[in-house]
Amino acid sequence: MEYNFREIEKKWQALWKETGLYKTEIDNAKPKFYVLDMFPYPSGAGLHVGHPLGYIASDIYARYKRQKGFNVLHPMGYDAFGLPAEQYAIQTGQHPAITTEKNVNRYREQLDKIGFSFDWDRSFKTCDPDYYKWTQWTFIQLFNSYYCNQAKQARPVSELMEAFAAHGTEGLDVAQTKPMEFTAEEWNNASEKKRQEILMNYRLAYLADTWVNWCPKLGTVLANDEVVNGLSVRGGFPVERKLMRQWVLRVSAYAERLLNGLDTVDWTDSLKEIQRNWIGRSEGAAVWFPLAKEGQLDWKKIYMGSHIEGVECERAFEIFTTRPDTIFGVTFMVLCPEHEMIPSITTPEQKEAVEAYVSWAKNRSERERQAEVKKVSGVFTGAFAINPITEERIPIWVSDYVLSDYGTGAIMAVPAHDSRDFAFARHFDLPIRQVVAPSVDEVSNPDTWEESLDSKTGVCVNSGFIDGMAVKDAGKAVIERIKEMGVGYGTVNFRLRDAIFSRQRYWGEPFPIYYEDGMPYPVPENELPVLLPEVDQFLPTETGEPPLARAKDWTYHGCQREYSTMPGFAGSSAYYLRYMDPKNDKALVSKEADEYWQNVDLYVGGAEHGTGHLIYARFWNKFLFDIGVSCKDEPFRKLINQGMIQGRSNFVYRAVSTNKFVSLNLRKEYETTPIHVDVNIVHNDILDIEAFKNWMPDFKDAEFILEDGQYICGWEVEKMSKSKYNVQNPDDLVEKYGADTLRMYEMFLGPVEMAKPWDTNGIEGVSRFIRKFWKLYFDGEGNFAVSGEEPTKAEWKTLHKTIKKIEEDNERFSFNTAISAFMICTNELTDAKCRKRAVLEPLCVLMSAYAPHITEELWSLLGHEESVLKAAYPVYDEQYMVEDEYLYPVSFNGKMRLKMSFPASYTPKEIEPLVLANPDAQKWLDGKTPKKVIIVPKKIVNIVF
RNA sequence: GCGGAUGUGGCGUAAUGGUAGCCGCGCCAGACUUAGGAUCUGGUGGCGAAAGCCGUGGGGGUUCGAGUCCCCCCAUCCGCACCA
Repeated sequence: MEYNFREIEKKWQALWKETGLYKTEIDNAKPKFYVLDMFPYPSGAGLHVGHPLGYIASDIYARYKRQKGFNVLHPMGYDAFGLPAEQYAIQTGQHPAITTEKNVNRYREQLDKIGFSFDWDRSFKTCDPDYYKWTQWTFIQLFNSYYCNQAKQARPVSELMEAFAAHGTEGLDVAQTKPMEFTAEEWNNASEKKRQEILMNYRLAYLADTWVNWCPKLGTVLANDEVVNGLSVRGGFPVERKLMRQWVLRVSAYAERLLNGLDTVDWTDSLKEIQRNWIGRSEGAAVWFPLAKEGQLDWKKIYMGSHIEGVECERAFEIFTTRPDTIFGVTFMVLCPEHEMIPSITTPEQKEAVEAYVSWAKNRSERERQAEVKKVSGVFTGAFAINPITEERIPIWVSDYVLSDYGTGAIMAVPAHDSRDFAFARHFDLPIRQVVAPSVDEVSNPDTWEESLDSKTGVCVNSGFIDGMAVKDAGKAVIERIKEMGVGYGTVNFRLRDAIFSRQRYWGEPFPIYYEDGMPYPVPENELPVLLPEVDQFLPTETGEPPLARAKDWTYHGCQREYSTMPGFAGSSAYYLRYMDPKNDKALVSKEADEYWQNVDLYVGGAEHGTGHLIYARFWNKFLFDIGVSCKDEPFRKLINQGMIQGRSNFVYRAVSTNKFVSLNLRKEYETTPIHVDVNIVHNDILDIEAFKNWMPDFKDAEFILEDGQYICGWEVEKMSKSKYNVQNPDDLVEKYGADTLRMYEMFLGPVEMAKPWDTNGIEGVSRFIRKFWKLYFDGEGNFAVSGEEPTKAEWKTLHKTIKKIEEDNERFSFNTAISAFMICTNELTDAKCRKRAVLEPLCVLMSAYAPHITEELWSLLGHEESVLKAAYPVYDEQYMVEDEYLYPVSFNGKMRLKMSFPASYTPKEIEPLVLANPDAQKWLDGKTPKKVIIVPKKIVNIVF
């Protein structure tokens, strides 16, 4: 029987579907294992060979774990809300739901051809109302929660209201937008509207006027991770800063837990590091610099008094610094252009200049600002602040090198020890004072410096009470002092920002929110989901409202609803929980399902989600953990980042202004221009000339200058894209070689984690191997002929070392080396003409995780009725791995000289005299006594003399 | 600038501190063929006729022994980037 992969694959795929082989249920008799892939966004282009790479790896692991006795949850779904479908809808008028449905079906078709073991009964799209109901539900829970810094967890807002009623903000330690102070009386007397405004300061999902990334071209606000170099990730359009009222998630409240949680998960160090950098924890101090008033000599007393009584607090600037040890080197202060105190402190003389600068800075696009980072700009306000430690008057400047959304938007400038302050001081001719030096005698005149001294080592100089102290101690001493004085405290700052959660777009989850008296209220939970309404056009209204404002009669009991929709990450943040219990209409996930499946044991996906999805999902899950929905604090226990598959483009070289094409190695002799050529008409870099002539009308009459009768193409690694003609479609490869070959070839390409160019050149080798493997089970006439004969010792050995190797490789996700082991095994068994059941049956089980179709066919030919998936992973036997004899390379002072064999049972003690007695060894020793003899069992003998 | 990773034949890659280059592609030779982009067999790091010598980006070090561990440098890729 010939290996007919087309028939075999079609037959088994149909049978798997029919019998529901991959259906998974809770089974308390078995340990669980949850294998998850990052679900795809179904784009119109379909899958290319890069997509299935991770899916194949996780599928192999999922199948392997099943055979190891685990109850494996291995689901798949679609991240279906998003910009591309909506952009397409704007252009064509076709409803995004229709486009999405079409793309999803195409994805499913492509995925089915590769033979994955997904439990499709658990599948969903994030745009399904049954699913987004729970996205909306979670949003309401966020809205109704605040973050308690003491308990380090989310708590119901109702508790906060009780606390306010009892004692106002007294003793409050919670995550908040701005510090607020009020008494119980003030709270109790406040109107409903006023109370709602106050609560907005604490909710985990809150509405706030925020400086946002506004993309005019897309007509929406974007999160920081959706903007790269001032351009939108989707579409590459410019982004501006804009002050807008937006929904925001208080992700920053979880910064510490998001950081600490990284120590408990099994992710790669590089990805953990990416997240640590993104969260960006900095230790330092907050210090209040009071505004100096004309004629106010006893400023300190006034300021101190003011602060303690909570009156006129705004007359001091709070700054954040990581270098409190340099406080004696402060020579000016800088505010960000957005700072709210600028108008009130600017002197009349400076008013015009400041206003001009502020308006210029605010209107600059993000891209411009980033492009001109090196350029110094700024303006003096005319006002002065007082350094609380030195009591010096320092000028207050405004500059856009101070960011509004980090720290407090105000800094103390220490030009001698910060490169940015240094550049600013030089540009505006402000004083520079050295307060740190490598040692006490290495103080110099900063006027002669070319750059600032940013090092955090050395001693303090010119620094009052910390003079002579080591920098690392001085910081602590300053913090102590400011605490005593009541002008500051030691604190920690995070780079992680709250996430803007509104999108002024159509194709996303509607907010379950309506407005009454200008304040937002959640829709009752029993009225969820709030369905996405129909609109006549997917565009903003004439008045600039988001598309949902076009929906007819879309109100909540006459109240206006929220018109923006949620961002892409909303739907992808808890999808892993929903797979555990996808049909539940009472809860996001039942207690039973959550407690059985816990969290994801293995998550496979690209590292490009490191600062987006993987942060949001962790945040979202920690919140669900706090409110008792999820039983695990971290959603993804182990994470594997599959490397990106790059394209490998082929080129032909056209001699300039001719229709002649010159083969790769002859092109030096001509002046040529390289032209991309479709990789599908090139085999092993040799051009199919006929196919090329037919490829495009232009090349119909092309002439070729060949080498050795062939046209050899050049190649380059580039991004995989249609315009470069280097896209490989998995369907074509399945059609040509079969799914099993594609699966194994993708794994054989190299380590899963490594980025690599797609190159079809090697697929023939894997295809040959699969056919050779098939032939193991058939005789010369092509009849299935597996015998019951007892294998020889060598055959047993081949089998058991393969079982062991595959198990080790599976466990460490080294699928490329595992395939090498399969090839070696197959070659050995072919050479031995071994066609014995005792060997071939277990081998079939090992291979089934990699090549499920061919093994399923062989397994049934072997007489089994159940799927090979249900077979147990074979146990290897150490006794077959012990050699009779070992070859010992003998080295003298590390140089190899001779090789000797010894029975495997010999101990190093027994080997030593035999080696030394060897005549050749004697020759090398030349009468000398060796200093030592090192014998590594089974490996080496090293004689040192 | 900060952080992370990687560097081995013509190519993809492999080597618990122990004979560097397994497995595959490509290439060379041969067999069977009317034919081969089929199949099978053998060879294939470099220099050398050979013995042998040299070889894992470069330079040091630890070790009896280093692709592997440590230090410095170079190159490439990725992430962050005015984060005080």
